[in-house]
Amino acid sequence: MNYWLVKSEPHKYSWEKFNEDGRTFWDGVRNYQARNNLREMKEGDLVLFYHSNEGKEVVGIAKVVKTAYQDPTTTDPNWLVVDLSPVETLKKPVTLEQIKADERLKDVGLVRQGRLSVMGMKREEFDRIVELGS
DNA sequence: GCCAACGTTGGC
DNA sequence: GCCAACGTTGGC
Repeated sequence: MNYWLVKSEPHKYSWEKFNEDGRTFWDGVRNYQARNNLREMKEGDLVLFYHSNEGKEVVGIAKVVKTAYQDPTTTDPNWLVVDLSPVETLKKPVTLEQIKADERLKDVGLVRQGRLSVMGMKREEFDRIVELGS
């Protein structure tokens, strides 16, 4: 089991919309490092959902329901998507500020490599963020 | 809206 | 294969 974090701009695709949909394919990844992360995702892996720009906070937990396949929005074989479903909304969203301030989350990808849109994280980091959000 | 960080592109 | 120019992302 692996743990991940994905970013979305709320005005583009929000957590609320994701919950209405119940399931979505995670498209729009156009960065090789992020793509490689997508490819590593396995069914059942848990994924934190982060709102970038507006909010700047982790709002919920999703899970991988289908492993990587060709991005249906392009014919370019370089790009992949995975299918995700919402699992649970955090009671209290965890802000970037909180994450930066937390000693145990100093090395999290979100802080170290701000621009990456799909990143792996350690189980301890995942658990810590969920703990902060409950 | 600005700017820093960083990935990608293209000329040499 | 190097590196400058350029584009994009995302925090502020």
